[in-house]
Amino acid sequence: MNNLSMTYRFDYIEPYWQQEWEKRRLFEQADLPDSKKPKYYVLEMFPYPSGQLHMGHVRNYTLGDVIARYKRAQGYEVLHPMGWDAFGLPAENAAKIRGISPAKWTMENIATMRASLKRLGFSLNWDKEFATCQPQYYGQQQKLFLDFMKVGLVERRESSVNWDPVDQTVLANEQVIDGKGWRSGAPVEKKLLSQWFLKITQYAEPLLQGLKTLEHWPERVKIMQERWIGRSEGITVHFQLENSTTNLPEHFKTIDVFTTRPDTLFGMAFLALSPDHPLSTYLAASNNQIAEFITEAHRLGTSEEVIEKAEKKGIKTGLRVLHPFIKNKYFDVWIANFVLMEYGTGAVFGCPSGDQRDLDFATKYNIPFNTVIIPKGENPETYPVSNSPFTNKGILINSHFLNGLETHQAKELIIKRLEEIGVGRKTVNWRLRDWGISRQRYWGCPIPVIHCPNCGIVPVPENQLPVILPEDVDFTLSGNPLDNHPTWKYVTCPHCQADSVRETDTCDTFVDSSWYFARFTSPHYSAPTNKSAVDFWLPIDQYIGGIEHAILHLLYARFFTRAMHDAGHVSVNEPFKALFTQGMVMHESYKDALGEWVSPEEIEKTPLGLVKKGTNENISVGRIEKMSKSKKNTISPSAIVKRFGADTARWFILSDNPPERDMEWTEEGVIATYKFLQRLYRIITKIAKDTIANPPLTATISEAAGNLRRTVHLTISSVTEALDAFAMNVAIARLHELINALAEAEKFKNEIGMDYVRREAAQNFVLLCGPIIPHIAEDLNTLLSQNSKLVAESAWPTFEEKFLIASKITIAVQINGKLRGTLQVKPDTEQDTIVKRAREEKTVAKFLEGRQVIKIIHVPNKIVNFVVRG
RNA sequence: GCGGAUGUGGUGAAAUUGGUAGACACGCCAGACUUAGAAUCUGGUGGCGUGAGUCGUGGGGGUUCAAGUCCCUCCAUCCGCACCA
Repeated sequence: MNNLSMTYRFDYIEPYWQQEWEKRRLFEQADLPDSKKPKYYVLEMFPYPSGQLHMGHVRNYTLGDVIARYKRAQGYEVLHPMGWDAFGLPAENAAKIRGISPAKWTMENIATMRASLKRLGFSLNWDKEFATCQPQYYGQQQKLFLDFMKVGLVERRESSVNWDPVDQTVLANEQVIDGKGWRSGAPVEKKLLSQWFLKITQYAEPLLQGLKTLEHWPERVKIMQERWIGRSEGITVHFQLENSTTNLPEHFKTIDVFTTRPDTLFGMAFLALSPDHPLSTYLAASNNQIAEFITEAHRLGTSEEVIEKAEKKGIKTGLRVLHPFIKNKYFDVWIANFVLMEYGTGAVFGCPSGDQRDLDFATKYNIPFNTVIIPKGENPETYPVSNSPFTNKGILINSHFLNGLETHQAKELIIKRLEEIGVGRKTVNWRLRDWGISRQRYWGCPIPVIHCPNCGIVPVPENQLPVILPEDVDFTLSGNPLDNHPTWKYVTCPHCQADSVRETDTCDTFVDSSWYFARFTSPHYSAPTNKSAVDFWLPIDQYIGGIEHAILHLLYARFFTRAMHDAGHVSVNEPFKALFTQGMVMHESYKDALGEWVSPEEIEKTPLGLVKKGTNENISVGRIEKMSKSKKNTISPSAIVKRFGADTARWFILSDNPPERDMEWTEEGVIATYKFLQRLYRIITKIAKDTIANPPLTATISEAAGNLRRTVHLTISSVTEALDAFAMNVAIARLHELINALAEAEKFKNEIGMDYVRREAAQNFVLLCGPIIPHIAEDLNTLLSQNSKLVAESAWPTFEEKFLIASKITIAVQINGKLRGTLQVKPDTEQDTIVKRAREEKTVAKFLEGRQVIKIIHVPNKIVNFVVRG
């Protein structure tokens, strides 16, 4: 493959067309365009400027570009912007390791990646570009933050965080590996810190309900969000402590327990508190054993594997609670390691008959219990007393006034009774937590707040926005550089002029990406949004990105949109009308004899198998995995573009798989695509040379010409349909068919009408290819077109029904549903004629011989089926 | 454990309302051109069978004239969430 032929010189032609598009400003528009065209906003998730584009980006942006170009051709005013999710830890790490300022590092990366994107020929509106690390952007974000503060969506409260004592910073859960900080390796501590929260829980219900309106979202993303929001209906029961425990503070004398299964209340065997429950903490203060138990429980960690294996453990507190309905019936209050403080009320009542954990716990500590629920239809007398609990809905037994009722009836009744006697109230519980956005880091959006010893928390006055990140910071010290900055953090209070301190926390970078799509509609405006522009463009008609953002980014963005709506910044409630989640780009992975990963570039194919270049060491082929630096199985997009061109990369990345599925990047595939595009170029070039631009169309054309014209119109129809369905792979298959038909048609080039039809076919083909391989399309278009319009300015081809009709069609002949032959007939041939002709077929006649035809089923233009007996 | 997908040739995959399974492509085989290779072009390519045929969309069952498609059931793989009360 050293000798790849090259009739089409992409290496200078692609940049030529890219400049041409730019010159004509084809992809730009005003914030509020004055055209009368309907709008279409297509957006791909903007990249983090790591420095290099990867194949995932190429797939993502190619998909978006196909849609953008296709919609533009269909007459839409298309907004297709690009920007940079530019804040984040890697820039700070670069600063620490290499002494480059985060800003410089980031802007250099952006420059590299912007050039790569441009080289791929994406039809982006670069006029609207911004990076989230620019004060013009994050200043407006600070404005939003203050607006959210005004409407009560911001709260400062203590929260327990993962604290790296060496790096002096908060770690996200993902950055804690085996209980240790991912960078420092130091054991992570739990620490209570004052943190800023956005009250996303206020929007739990609308965010849940809103999912139902998102018809064009993948079902699984909606289900993931639904489960994440986690609405559950139940009741909070107030358990009274035994009267004798008088030495407790008043508010501890009732323990609230949230349950979705109040029907099993008569099966209660114990009450268990979370180790983090306020009462547990209170008791620990005066009881060493309890304190020790709690410490032990914390040490266990919260990772999944640990939880999986962890034994249910508990300790008695010595307290007892009274059953709400059974007089003088008391239950021990335990502190148990399996009760989560984060969910419900941090306390549960244990019902071993209906819950596996409760049963495990009761068995371990010999706690007696009743069976209260059994499957419907079972005999209460003979149903085996639980060695495994029955956790489904069933029939209540041993439950006083609930006996014999089904779960849903029992629930209803007991909730009513509990409410009547005032020891419970119906509650909706959510799994969704408020969003802690404080990060003790430099490279993020400063939270625009000042701490004044007199006035408390004071928002930075709007006329002092943006609060700009200082550039003279020291990354050699540990902790947050903003906190260590000598002057930036000290200010005077805007109210009372007292010496005050700036908030040194910055925003979680997910905040930056929660509203960028709105900012794109007016990126230079003096407020977060320009209402007329944002209302014109939103919602986004098509959003495209990876499934990894199914929950966090997409949920935060939905929340922000609603919050911005309520603060008067946008009019929509849901930002993304349609969402498409693309699959990953995978590649084979390779290992050497020592088991070390080896990159594809270091490998050579030999007759004896794969070996390492230079050393001839044997290489074993591993699994096909997601491209990643750690597995060294990445392929650099720029290397591919350099060698094969942008159009090759674009076509290949779309051609093999449905876009929502994972795809494997293979060298063979790229080379095959490259060869195909060369062939395509040769075939169309030849047609351009051979045919005359505008011959008179004769009244009747030959059959071959008619067939070709039919293929063209079928292709227009099917490619359009495929693109609408996001089936780029199918669209490409249809384009293959058309080019094959064009190659075939050369044999009939002298037949009547062929000259004209071939040229027309080639012109249509070029337009249909435009969204996928825009450079080749432009180039070929200049050979075929009679006007100076570029493909990027041309309308999408339309097909005519009359040309879709075939002169002959094939009918399948079945006997008892089995194919026994085919017939060539004119369309809409009568059943009688078809049956007669079918009976004349040799094989059909053979199978019908001596058998009685009971029934004939005829589906016009498709099949005829003889139902026979014998 | 809960939830969601997916399962079709050697490979990636197509397949309106159920209506000729495997479109299109990769790979492979054969041939042409070539000193040779590369590139290109032509033809072939689901399994079994010399053949007529026959089997075939994860397994089993069902509905139907007809099932990849609808129903029941089982299996496998992948993904997400997970001590959620």
